[in-house]
Amino acid sequence: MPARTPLDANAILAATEEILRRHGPDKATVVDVARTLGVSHAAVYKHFPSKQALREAVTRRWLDRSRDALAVIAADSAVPPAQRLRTWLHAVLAGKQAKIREDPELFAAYAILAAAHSGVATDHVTDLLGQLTAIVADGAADGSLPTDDAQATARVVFNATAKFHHLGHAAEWQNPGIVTELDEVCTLLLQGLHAPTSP
Amino acid sequence: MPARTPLDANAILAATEEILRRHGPDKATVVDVARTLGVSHAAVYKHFPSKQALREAVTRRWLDRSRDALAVIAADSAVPPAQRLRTWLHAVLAGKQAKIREDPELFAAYAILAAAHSGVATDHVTDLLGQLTAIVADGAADGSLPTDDAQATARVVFNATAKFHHLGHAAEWQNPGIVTELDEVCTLLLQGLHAPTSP
DNA sequence: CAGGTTACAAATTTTGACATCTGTTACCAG
DNA sequence: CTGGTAACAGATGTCAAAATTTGTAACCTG
Repeated sequence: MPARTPLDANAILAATEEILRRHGPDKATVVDVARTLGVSHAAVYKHFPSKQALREAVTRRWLDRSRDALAVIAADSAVPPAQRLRTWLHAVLAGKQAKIREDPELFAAYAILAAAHSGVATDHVTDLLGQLTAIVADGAADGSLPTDDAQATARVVFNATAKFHHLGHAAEWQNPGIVTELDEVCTLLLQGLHAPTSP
Repeated sequence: MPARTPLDANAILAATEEILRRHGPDKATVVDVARTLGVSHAAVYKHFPSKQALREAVTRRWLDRSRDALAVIAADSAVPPAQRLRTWLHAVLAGKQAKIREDPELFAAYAILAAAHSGVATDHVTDLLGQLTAIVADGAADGSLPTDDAQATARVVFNATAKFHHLGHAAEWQNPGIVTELDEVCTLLLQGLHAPTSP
């Protein structure tokens, strides 16, 4: 008895996300996912080699959505690099705040998954650092953010704003002053980046 | 049958620390602590109103030791404020790295306790912010770190260095490049702090 | 009466039998 | 031969009973 719908990987990922939202990461089973799709759990194993791989895939998809939304801001050459850097950092924070607000259960689930599969998380950091590097490189090109190593500079900025994007700080993002704090850090960093480098 | 040693609060805290080290925070019971001290567990309750209070006290003692070590650096007026700020931030990181290296079990236990009793943790942050504010104020006084609100500036610096002192980043402190990364962030922040403020 | 004891109720944790889940295999349909 | 099924063994999770721990009380003792 073949499934009515062809059951592609994407349908499995969507179903997994739904189960994750409803049951949380600890109690989300692949049997649940299969039941939602109306197939046996072995069918899911035809598409993903293990539960671990399925969870990684769903986490990656989640992170990739964030990455793509941010890429638009990073690439917006209409905005001067310094301001774009600030806007981008605010967008990183705002995106995560929005996800927490809209669906705290799912966010908590993904936070646990991202921490568990650190490879996926470090890949995502690499993606974000790439975007930040592009912004800094634009600033280096037009002279507004002088640096001879855009990648190193981007890494420093990323490290200095960890409080506003690292999941370990998620609880603090509820704090009403958090956006102001990010803005203050941005201002200080941009002041440092504008400053003429001593030879 | 009175205990051989008078059993003061400090002895209980030391015993609790030992139990914490051996059993971990989840399995450390006040019965264990009492057994270590050769008394009944009710005796412990003569000195601490609850297990919660005992755990808070032991956590506070641990954090206060760090605070006192750092206070020496913060108050060392022989070192110029800008350099002192850098040294102090390095000391915060180095102190935590040392504790992880020397006794990972105990560090993990304290990390969990500090997260649980958030009041103790926020008090500690307040202490550290006070030290940082003192350094910045010294810099404001001698003109090396121009600012009209030392406390606000200290808070910005603290936020920008969260990666190097917030317990949520403890795993990253094993990374060999971490000290260099802190140094780079310090350099950028100090560059921003030196820069003339626009009117 | 400060600081210890034993004894005890309520809350929590551990235990162990039982159920479910994971991952694999052998098999079937188009 | 891709994509499904059912049946299975071993790992993992669940749940109620039993044991332990928390916190209190009533009671000693120098």
